[in-house]
Amino acid sequence: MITLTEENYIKAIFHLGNQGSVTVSTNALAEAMNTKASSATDMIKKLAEKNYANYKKYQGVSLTADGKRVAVNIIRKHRLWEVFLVDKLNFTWDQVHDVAEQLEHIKSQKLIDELDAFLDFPTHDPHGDPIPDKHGKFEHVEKTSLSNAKEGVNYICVGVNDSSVDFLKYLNNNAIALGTVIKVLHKEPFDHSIKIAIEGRELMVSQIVGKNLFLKEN
Amino acid sequence: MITLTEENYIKAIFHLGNQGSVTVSTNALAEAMNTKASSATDMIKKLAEKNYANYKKYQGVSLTADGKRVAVNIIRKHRLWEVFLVDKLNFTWDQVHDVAEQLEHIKSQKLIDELDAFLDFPTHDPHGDPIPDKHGKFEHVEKTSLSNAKEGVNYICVGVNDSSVDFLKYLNNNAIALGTVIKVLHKEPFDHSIKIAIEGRELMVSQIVGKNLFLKEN
DNA sequence: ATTGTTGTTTAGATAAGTCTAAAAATAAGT
DNA sequence: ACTTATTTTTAGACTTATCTAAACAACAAT
Ligand SMILES: [Mn+2]
Ligand SMILES: [Mn+2]
Ligand SMILES: [Mn+2]
Ligand SMILES: [Mn+2]
Repeated sequence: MITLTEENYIKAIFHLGNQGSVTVSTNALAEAMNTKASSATDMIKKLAEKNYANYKKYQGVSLTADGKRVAVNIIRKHRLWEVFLVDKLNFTWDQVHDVAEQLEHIKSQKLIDELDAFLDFPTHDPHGDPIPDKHGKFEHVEKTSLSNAKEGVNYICVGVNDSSVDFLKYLNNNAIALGTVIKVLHKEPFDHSIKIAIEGRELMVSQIVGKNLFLKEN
Repeated sequence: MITLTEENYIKAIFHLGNQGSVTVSTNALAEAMNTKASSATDMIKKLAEKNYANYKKYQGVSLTADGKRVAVNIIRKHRLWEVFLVDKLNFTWDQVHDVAEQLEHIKSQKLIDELDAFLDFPTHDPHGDPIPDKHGKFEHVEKTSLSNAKEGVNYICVGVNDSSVDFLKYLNNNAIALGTVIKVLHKEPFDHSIKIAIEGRELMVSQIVGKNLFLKEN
């Protein structure tokens, strides 16, 4: 039996540590969980005790095979619910995350299998992130950040690094969505801002936007 | 801010006390919540403190207007989710309750409003229980228990008192569902068992079944 | 190699929800 | 009315998840 809090810590370790395989520092975990380092240490011990995490004092934490299984399953549920909210309940992509954070902890195998089928086995969530199948497999999405994109080349928007409401609304306001075609016109060396062309229009975006928007070549 | 546990206690008081207006004993509440009387006392104090409950020592507990609002909203969510599971995700009426117990605590006004619309504003859940609208209003379902039904009269099955898996499966096995037409052939005074006719077939049912099956005259 | 800085762990406290055991209030029986 | 029996409340303890403050380990830097 696994608690909601344990699930959230496991998910955070997974995201911070490149699928949970790389060691994550106590401070990084505490920061991600909005708690203090001492709380993170306590939870890490508990996860290690339950064989969800590998842990040696002062050496950081990573996930065991069991821990990874748990993480992938929660991510699967989170992303399926996000698809449900957008496709069936008229949510926009900036409205789904907080609700999915709650729904991802509902325990019912039938529920998630049926939901998957009801949504016609989607492979990506509303933010372009891949959805693991029921065996935990999911494809790697080929992508570059806008910051690393080449001048003069045409790209398609395939994802975001930051799913915060503020960033997604910024994209909405500038008519950038998954599938939008983007060409890099000029990368300014001084402040790393980028001038791009989207569907004819020209737009100047900051370095932060550049780092959080994922593209693939068109 | 209200916790999941508080919500469940409030719901229990509502169900035990005829919409929360009648006083409920500490023992009855503890029994319904599968806890001990001492735990119930603690929670009752907390609910009174937060103005969800009326409480005087040794005098039992009832809900305030606020408490009733909370209860009705949870029941609304519970029943809408049950409809969703049956109508959209191929659940049977005996499979939905436990999952709905989890889903009823998801906090999002938009979610429940959109779900309501998505399901086409259903008025009853899969067990025949009425679904409160977004203002908390719901119709009283006119019903008699099979035990109180008159011999020789035709009835329609409109609900169940007990939503347990065992009882609902018993009904499934005997082809009794909402809408099934039932005629009372004979009520046995000795053990209060009842002989009924359903769609031609004859069936003998116990007193317990009689008390848990709700009918209305046809 | 000693010092200083940062990162991590431990010790001790707190709040929510639960329990057992004991005390107090109410209800029932004679 | 007095004595039981039942119900309810209180007292004290435990678990989970959190915190602050203090101790300890690791890493840099001179
Ligand atoms: Mn999300
Ligand atoms: Mn997402
Ligand atoms: Mn139910
Ligand atoms: Mn129901």
